[in-house]
Amino acid sequence: MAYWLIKSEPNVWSWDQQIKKGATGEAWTGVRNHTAKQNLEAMKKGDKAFFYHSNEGKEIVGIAEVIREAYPDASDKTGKFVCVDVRAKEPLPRPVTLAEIKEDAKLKAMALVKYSRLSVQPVTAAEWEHICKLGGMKK
DNA sequence: GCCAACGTTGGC
DNA sequence: GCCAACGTTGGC
Repeated sequence: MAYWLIKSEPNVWSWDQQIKKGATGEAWTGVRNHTAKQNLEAMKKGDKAFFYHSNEGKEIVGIAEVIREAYPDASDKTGKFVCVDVRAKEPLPRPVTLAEIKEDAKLKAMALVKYSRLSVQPVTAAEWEHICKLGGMKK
């Protein structure tokens, strides 16, 4: 089981929209960056990912689950990039903001802080658990 | 194959 | 709206 963080601008694709998709999930398309692409390809069915709102909010709002592994992104005409399907798993009782992450000694080394432009990034197990705790998750 | 110019992302 | 970071493009 691996952990990830996926970013979306809420005015393009928000957590609320993701929730409405329910168990069917939604294709996570639009990645046009090779580092992010490699991360997408490394995702396995059942992996969990934090859902982060960039620009507006700048906070982790929920937990998504990978339900389909990497396949060609239909929205990419060049055929080079891939997407995965994700579904909303559960919202965080309390969103964890970027400001909090930056202030937290355990989290300030996160890719989210260091490589702010990367839209799909790995999260370590320690980071995952800590953010869950901050977000008010029971476990 | 190097590197400058340019475009995009995203925080502030 | 500005700017820093970084990826991509194109001339040589």
